[in-house]
Amino acid sequence: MTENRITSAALDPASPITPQIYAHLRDAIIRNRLAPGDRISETEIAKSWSVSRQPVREAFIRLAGEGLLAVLPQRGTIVTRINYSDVLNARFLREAIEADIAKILAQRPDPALITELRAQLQAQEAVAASAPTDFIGLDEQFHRTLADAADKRGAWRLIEGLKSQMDRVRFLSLGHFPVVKLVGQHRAIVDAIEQGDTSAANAAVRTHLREVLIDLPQIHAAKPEFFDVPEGGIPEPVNAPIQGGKDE
Amino acid sequence: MTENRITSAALDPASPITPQIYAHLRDAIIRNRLAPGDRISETEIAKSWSVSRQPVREAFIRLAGEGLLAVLPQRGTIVTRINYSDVLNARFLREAIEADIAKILAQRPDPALITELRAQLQAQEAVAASAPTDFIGLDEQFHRTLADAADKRGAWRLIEGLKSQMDRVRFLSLGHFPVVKLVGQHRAIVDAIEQGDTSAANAAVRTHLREVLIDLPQIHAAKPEFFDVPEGGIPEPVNAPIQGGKDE
DNA sequence: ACTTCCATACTTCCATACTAGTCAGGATCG
DNA sequence: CGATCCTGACTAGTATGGAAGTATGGAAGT
Repeated sequence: MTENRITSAALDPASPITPQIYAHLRDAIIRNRLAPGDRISETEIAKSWSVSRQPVREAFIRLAGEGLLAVLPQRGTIVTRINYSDVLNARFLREAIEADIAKILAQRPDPALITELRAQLQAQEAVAASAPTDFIGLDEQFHRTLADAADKRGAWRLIEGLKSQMDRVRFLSLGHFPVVKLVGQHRAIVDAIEQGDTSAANAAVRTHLREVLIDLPQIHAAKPEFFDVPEGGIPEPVNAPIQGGKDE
Repeated sequence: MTENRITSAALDPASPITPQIYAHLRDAIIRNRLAPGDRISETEIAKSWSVSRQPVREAFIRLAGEGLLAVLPQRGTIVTRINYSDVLNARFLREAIEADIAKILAQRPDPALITELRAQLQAQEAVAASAPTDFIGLDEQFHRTLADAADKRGAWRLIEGLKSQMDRVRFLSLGHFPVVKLVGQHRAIVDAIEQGDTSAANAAVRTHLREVLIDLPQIHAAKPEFFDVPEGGIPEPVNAPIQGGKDE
């Protein structure tokens, strides 16, 4: 039964197989078509795409590295449950990294960048009411633009991996997703950068990234079987203070 | 000839082979026993350890993910040169993450942690004059202790990957390595945490991590063949300001 | 009814064979 | 002599065949 949820499109036999398997599986997991806790096997996936087990295995290894699969030797491979701590940790790391990126950008505001960002804000507003699913794509584009502008492409590669954990939650929370609010926060970031206010840019990013997972507790309450709460209840999100001392 | 530089110890056939190969190769690359630019092949490595290509291949994939190897399909696999930008990027990311960690720790100074850190400082001073190579291990322990204390074990996993790029440089620069100075900076971090001064802790970490690669230009000048300078000269390190605005 | 043992059907892991692409060097042709 | 093509020795990518370990269900014994 599992095959139907994964093999939506056929593979291109001309290009390398492993990356294709990887991409399809990753998408299926993040969008929760493969539910947390599901068992999958090399053989099963290989048959469903009519390839050998080898490229499937290598895709599994990559996904296990991202924390999306757990490969248990001689026992099986399962889609990991969403780890509450990992999600909060990913959020913490993104905040630390992107806050510094915003500070760099605010140091030397680039008019061309501001223009580009404001265009993106318009697009975000356009989909806000109609298609919240599309917002996730635009949101990714926004944050990526910031990283690229700061010449921190390497940082984005890291953030991408962190996002996978967070996005699983976001795809669960669609529907009741405060898109309008988030767009407003994006605007605050752009404003602060434009004005060259490093500390305002810093604070705006931190506020924004703390809001993104605001409904995590509700989602957890609604679908507890998707989550893997470590030991002893829901962890308290601990963060560095937004308002630091006199200097940063 | 390459085998001699890698197969120093035998493998344990009882435990999984892939992780062993991975660990050995990673160590060989970071310590520059495998020099940047060296070509290696799955077959060659497999023969040198008397295993099949398969586990070697999987180790290669992991190392390529960390940016230590470049696998060129149907052409070969080479040890990547040290990418100047990647090193600076890794440093930037560590600064952002560890600065936030220090802030968290300074919010609630833990006496037991302070005691532990001060003991580590003593050990660091002990090796400072005698064995600078050992310092790298103690340094790793120090930074890891900070991450763990802030309940950010996930963050450390990320930092470990970043460190691999930076450590390649550090193993080149041994000898003229300002260990005493770095220990002093460690002490400043501990002091700031103990006093609960979040902004001082923040600043101390940032200062420290900017110092670590202070001699990168000289190392690059000494061994240019180990480096891969992107396009157009040495990139200027761009960083967020240590002294931010009135708030952080 | 309950426990213990064992056959069986899985699973991932490793070994091996084969495919296809790349590159260098030499023969051949102009 | 010089350009071109071909051939063979590489490379990594993929397919497939066991090997070793694990879970499961039923039979046998208490």
